[in-house]
Amino acid sequence: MRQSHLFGKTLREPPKDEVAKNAIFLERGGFIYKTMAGVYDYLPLGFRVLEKVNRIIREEMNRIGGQELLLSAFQPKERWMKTGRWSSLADIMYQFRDHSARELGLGATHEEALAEIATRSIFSYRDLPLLVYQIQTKFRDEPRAKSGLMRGREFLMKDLYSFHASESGLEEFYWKADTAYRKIFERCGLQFYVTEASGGTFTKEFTHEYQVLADAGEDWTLYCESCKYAQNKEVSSLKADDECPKCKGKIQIARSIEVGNIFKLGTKFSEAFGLSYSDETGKKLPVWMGSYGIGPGRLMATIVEVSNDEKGIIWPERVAPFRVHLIALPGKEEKSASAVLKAAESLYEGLAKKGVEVLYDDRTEKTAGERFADADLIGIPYRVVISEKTLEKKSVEVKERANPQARLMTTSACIKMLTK
RNA sequence: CGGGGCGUAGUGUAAUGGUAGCACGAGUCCUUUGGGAGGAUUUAGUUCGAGUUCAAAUCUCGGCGCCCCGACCA
Repeated sequence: MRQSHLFGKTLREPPKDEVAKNAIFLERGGFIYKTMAGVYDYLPLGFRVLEKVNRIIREEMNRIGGQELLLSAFQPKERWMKTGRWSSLADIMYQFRDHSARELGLGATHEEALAEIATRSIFSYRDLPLLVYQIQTKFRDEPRAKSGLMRGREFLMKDLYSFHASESGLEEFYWKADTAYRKIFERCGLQFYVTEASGGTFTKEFTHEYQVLADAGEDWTLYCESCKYAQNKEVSSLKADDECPKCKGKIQIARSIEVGNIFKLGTKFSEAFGLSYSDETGKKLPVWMGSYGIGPGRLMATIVEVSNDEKGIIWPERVAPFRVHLIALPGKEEKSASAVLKAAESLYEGLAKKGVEVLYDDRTEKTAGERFADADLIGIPYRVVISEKTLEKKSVEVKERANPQARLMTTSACIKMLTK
């Protein structure tokens, strides 16, 4: 990608109405655009990161047997009347009438939808378990959208729904989902705690939340650094400096961001929709359900919250919008300037040919300082500079965003290193 | 939803009740090029409505919007 053609420009100043780092850096860097409070558009840079995150999620969901689908955001009222959530979620669900006065809503979650659809597909124990997921836009009329992408009124959610013949089948899968979730967050470069949390109205059991310690978070996590035991403050009787109930270590408390949760739903939804199956003896039994959520946008924002410096974002390699930021600095002398540009073009082509994602800063009318500042802000892992200076030494300069030390190396060594 | 703060150009900021200005950005041209460069030129703004006043960005009331704290968060 040539930066001169990139849709979305960087801003020199932080937007005055944003405090959260994720909002400041993502807006300044041209990753996102704010349409309304809690409603953000993903520009090409941001969309690339989002798709990297989504790819990781998809791979791990597919690995545990998930089938991807895509459900509608539009929801008929009748469906929600079956569980009583048309009224119990009325505060948070967008509900309205269309031109013919029919009552509709926008999906805030999709248990009802899938429970209904599954009645056409699940009849026998042979049809179970069933694992389906989507990455889809949710709408929630949040009383207070906040902190950039952290809490939005329109946001993406990966929601997986599982269907099982028995409670033990649900239990078994629940922990498989847990393993998949851990892998997802690890691959996104995050350190996290798995907390025991409230089951809300569904279950008296604990559910589990994946919490990343960060000041921008809305939750408080009580955690033990040595054995990683953790609880959400909402449900915990622990307090700071207590002894860890598992390993006798010291309990600490910190703000945290909930990047995912897993939830046993039991049979509430299947009963509401008549979702049952026949077991081996022909007996009809209700299906056991679970739901498992991750907010990819919030995940992206969380990465920014925990991986940045005063100059900008430091993307972990696996979610970075590009792997390499190539900057050509043509000098004043025409002959060497064209040599620099030629070398940069050829390195750009060379890397592209090997499948390396390169953002090529070909904006030669900008000053070096401005382009370096943009590179720091955007946060691509490897910065490669080609200039008269480096060409004299028959080399290019490579610098990692996370490491201030720049290195000179030959073009072929550079290509070799970046294609690894 | 309660409390607080704030709304001036794309961004950031000025303007005792009296001509809306500056910087950056963006566009064109020229000169520049290793940490946000310089010149010429162009572009673009008072959140909306009502009121007070000879006169409102400025004062009053209301709406809308944005941010923060809290409540809320299947």
